[in-house]
Amino acid sequence: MAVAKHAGVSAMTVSRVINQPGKVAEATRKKVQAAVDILGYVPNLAANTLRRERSGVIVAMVPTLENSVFSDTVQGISNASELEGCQLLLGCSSYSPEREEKLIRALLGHRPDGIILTGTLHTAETRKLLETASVPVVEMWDIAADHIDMAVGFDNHGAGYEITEHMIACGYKAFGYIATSPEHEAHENRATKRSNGIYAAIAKANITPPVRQNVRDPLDIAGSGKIAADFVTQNPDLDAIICANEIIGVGAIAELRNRGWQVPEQIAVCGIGDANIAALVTPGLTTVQFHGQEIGKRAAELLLKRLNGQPIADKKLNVGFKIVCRGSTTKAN
Amino acid sequence: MAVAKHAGVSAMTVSRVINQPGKVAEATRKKVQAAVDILGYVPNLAANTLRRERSGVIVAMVPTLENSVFSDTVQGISNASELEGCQLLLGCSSYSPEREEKLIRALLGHRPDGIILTGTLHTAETRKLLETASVPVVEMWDIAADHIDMAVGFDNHGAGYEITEHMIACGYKAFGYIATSPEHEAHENRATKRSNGIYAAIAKANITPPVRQNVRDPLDIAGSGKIAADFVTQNPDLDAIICANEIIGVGAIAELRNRGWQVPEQIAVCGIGDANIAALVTPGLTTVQFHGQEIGKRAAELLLKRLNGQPIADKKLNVGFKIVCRGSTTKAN
DNA sequence: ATGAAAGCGCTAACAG
DNA sequence: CTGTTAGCGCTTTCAT
Repeated sequence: MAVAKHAGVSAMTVSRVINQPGKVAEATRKKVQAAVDILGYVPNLAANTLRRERSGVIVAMVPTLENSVFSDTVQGISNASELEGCQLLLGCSSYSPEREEKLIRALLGHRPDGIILTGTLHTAETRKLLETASVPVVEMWDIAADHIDMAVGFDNHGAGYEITEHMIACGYKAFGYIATSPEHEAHENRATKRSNGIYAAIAKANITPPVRQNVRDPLDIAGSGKIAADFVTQNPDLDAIICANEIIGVGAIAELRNRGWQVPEQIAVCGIGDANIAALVTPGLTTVQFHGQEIGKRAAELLLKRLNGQPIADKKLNVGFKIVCRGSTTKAN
Repeated sequence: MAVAKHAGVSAMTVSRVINQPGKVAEATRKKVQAAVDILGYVPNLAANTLRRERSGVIVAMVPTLENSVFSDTVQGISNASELEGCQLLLGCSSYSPEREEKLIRALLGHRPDGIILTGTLHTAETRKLLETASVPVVEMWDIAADHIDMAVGFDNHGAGYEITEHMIACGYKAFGYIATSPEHEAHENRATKRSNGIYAAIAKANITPPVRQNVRDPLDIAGSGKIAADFVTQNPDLDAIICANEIIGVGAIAELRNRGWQVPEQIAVCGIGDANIAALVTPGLTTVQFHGQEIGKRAAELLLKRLNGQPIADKKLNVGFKIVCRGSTTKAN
């Protein structure tokens, strides 16, 4: 090793200067440090990982970064893990469990100390891989009866249920539901759960089940808005539409107003999810607010606690959600 | 190695089955593959990296993921690098060159095959580290005279210059400039370049230099909006404000309208940058559109080309920008 | 307080 | 087509 030679010591001493400087004589330490600085030596963590069976790397798997809730989540993970000196290896699954499996297989090769996944929908092979690797796992963005290991999220069924309850309390009775496609729901059971929550609240209230319309791309604001506006035009008896996410909700508000509809007087709109755009359209979108960055932070903290051998009081963390009432619906009385 | 034993072959044969299956007899290959599947074997890439001096990892360094231009950029990098089977190690510098240096030092330990940085402002130590590591580098989001290695971006001075030129062509003469703070500009020379472009265009037109007002947090929509609206109120002679970014611009439009101002009749607003919110406020924000995802994609492609030993026609890629005219300004004639 | 030996898992280079 | 040897850079263990 160049540094050792330069400083006239053994490789072991260099290693000590870097990892346990206290155990090295002051003079030696200085000599080695000087060599490190001059040569711009950066310890090879691949060798380290190999030897210590600890990589200092955490894997984060999200569906996409195009939706700000997930980029916020990653930011939260990044912030928290950096505090503990862990690096972040990122995977984007594009909402596909198969792609997720492929990515996890590749990422596991780097021997991450922990893995943070989005959601609870994974292939059987993914579960097997994770178990074989016996790596700590946190599932984010949903709370279910059964988790691979740990979890940080909230009740997605409840989110759909409560926003619908809120709409009903506002006095709306004739609902349209602008959903993502069944194909999307098949790959994203959080969406299914929210849908079910919506239907459940409506059933509970003994109201006519909502007329459903699917959008194509659940992240396309303009396209979803057009579909929603067409739908409203074709269903003149509705007094409110519930949108499966905030992108659709915002698109719907914008396009409806473009076409001369009054929101909420003629048609109320609510969404699920609260990217900053939801507060900025006119009128603002009534919606369910999630806490993306906090979910990420908590997930990373939970994982890091485990890695540091700290006791974990609860492996399942419910961070909740919040109904945010804005101008796109009348206030509940 | 467990797999080798299980299949009754040597470790080398297992390695060949995984990396060059063509060079192994059909029967052997099947036997080994079966053992791999049963045992859920995942090759240790740390050992691989150590031996081959190639990690299959790319580092991406962005200031933050809270701004969608950078999460889009990371998405672009992720998409492109996944095609080549490279994994993404992510760093968030929080706009601090010192933090960037610290992160790069840590990340270099993983022996990335390439590094993608945001901007051209790096500490001397960072440059030294990168040079010593002799790792390919792409700098994104700006084109300068001199780059560490490769670059994908656009002319930031030009962006400020052209949007201002556009405003002048619209007939505006009395400008306010809502800028990020000098401290921010000190850490983000792209902001400085855009500012300079704005001033240059105004000087060229022989118009009174703009009155400048700084915001505190350049990513805080509501706070920036209030500051901008107060500023407009206190400077009644202005006919237009130029905002240093689209967050400020959107906040300004929302808050000005809240306070009863007519945009653009009483005060026009333009911004720089085009997150989806810019198109969604009423009126839409006239702004300079950048191509975050494309910048990321191109940066990764450039890097991967280099890694694959392909010839690189131009190490400096200018992806340009686009003036997008919306309702917050009158149309230029 | 420091060093020497060994081995983590993998593959390049060379047998056979 | 398959196996053997050696070594990538580091740290654990044991000696000094």
